[in-house]
Amino acid sequence: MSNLETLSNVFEPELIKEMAEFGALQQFKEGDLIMDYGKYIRMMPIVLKGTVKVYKHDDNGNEILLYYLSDKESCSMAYSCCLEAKKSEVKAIAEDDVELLAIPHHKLDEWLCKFSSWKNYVMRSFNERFIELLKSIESIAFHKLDERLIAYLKEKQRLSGSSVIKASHSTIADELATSRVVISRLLKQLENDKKIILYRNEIKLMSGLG
Amino acid sequence: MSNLETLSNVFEPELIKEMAEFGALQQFKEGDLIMDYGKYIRMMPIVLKGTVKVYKHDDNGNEILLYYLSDKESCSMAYSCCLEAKKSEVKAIAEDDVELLAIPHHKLDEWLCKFSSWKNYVMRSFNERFIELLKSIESIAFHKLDERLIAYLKEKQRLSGSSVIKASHSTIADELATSRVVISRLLKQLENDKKIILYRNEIKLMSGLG
DNA sequence: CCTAAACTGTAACTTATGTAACATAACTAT
DNA sequence: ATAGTTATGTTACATAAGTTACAGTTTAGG
Repeated sequence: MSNLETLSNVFEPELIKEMAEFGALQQFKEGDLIMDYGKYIRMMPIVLKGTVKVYKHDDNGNEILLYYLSDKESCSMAYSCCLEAKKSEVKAIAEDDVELLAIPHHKLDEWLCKFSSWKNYVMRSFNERFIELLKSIESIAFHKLDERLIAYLKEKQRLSGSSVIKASHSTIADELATSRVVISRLLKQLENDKKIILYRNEIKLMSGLG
Repeated sequence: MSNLETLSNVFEPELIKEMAEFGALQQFKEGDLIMDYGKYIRMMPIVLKGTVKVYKHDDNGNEILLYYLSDKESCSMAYSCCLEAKKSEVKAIAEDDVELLAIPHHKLDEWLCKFSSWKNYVMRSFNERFIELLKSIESIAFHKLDERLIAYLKEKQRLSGSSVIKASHSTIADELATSRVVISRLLKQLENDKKIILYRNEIKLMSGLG
């Protein structure tokens, strides 16, 4: 339960106690499928450790990365879904080793009125998800692929804390919903501009990236 | 207050009474600015009459239509924003004559625990907004402009109840975040395919649109 | 009625992105 | 070491979309 204690500066002690009692700790390994399209959502996850990638797809097999969840963040889409027993619109994959606290849906409702720290957390969480989705829309609608690629690399850098990104061109292409050839082309351009250096499965970001 | 009564099959009578007491009825004419980027949000709107268009922009003057609000719908982004006195990420324009019920932020919180019909409404509202934003992302990320244009025209048809859309090419271009020339080109193509007929400021949708 | 503004049509061109094909390099497992 | 798999580089081409320019038409306002 040690990781639960990281929540103690967010929630009141009484709530932490209930979380420990009713929440379920779940472990995932890198690449594990945490939630899939069309599955019923019965709990709301709070990320205790690691990073979760959240995707959206369509009926034609296209898929795009929406945002990351880490560090005490939560997917409030899950919240509003599971109150009505809806199916998931998104997919969630463990970016690295992940630990989640899964809150069962009947507690969500109960805590909302019982603990103001919970209500504040949930509302902040809703707001953060909206902002992330809006950022995603802004990126796709207004920015060209080269800019989106740079933003993607910098986000990876921020999350991992390292300026060496471990990813293949084809993985990046999948997350940006384009093709591998296009990503290779743009990466090579960035390398020619001295903004990155390319290795197999690794991209080193230089200070000039922007 | 007659329009408030349309809410009576959604909320319990006691809540309706409080809504009448603390909510503010607001009228807007077609084209009026209801909410602008960067403004502080102090109330949550419920649409009683008409349709509201919600936009997102970026720092370079680009702008795109996110979704419409009508008929007892609400922008739950406003909800989560005004609890923390955030600035608006979006702009809202009256598509036609609009009547809103504006709920002051201190009541939002109070009602959440007091009226379960309110809590359910708010949660459903959050979910609907998420779904709309995801649809928006799907449209922009995975569909080409001709498909998005058709979807746009059909949505207008659904909202207005008429198969004659009143809009200029340049308005459509703005809402889809592209240029007028491109829209004219695609519309002409649709006309050649007998899917629409073009008039000045009007587009007639034919049954073959899809 | 006349002029300015708004709306539409269209051509010619540029650029971004998608796609197919193929070569080579590097890693993995036996 | 070898064979198979994965990753990357590169060319050539197709298409969608953005841009510029200009002409003709309709509408609105004085």
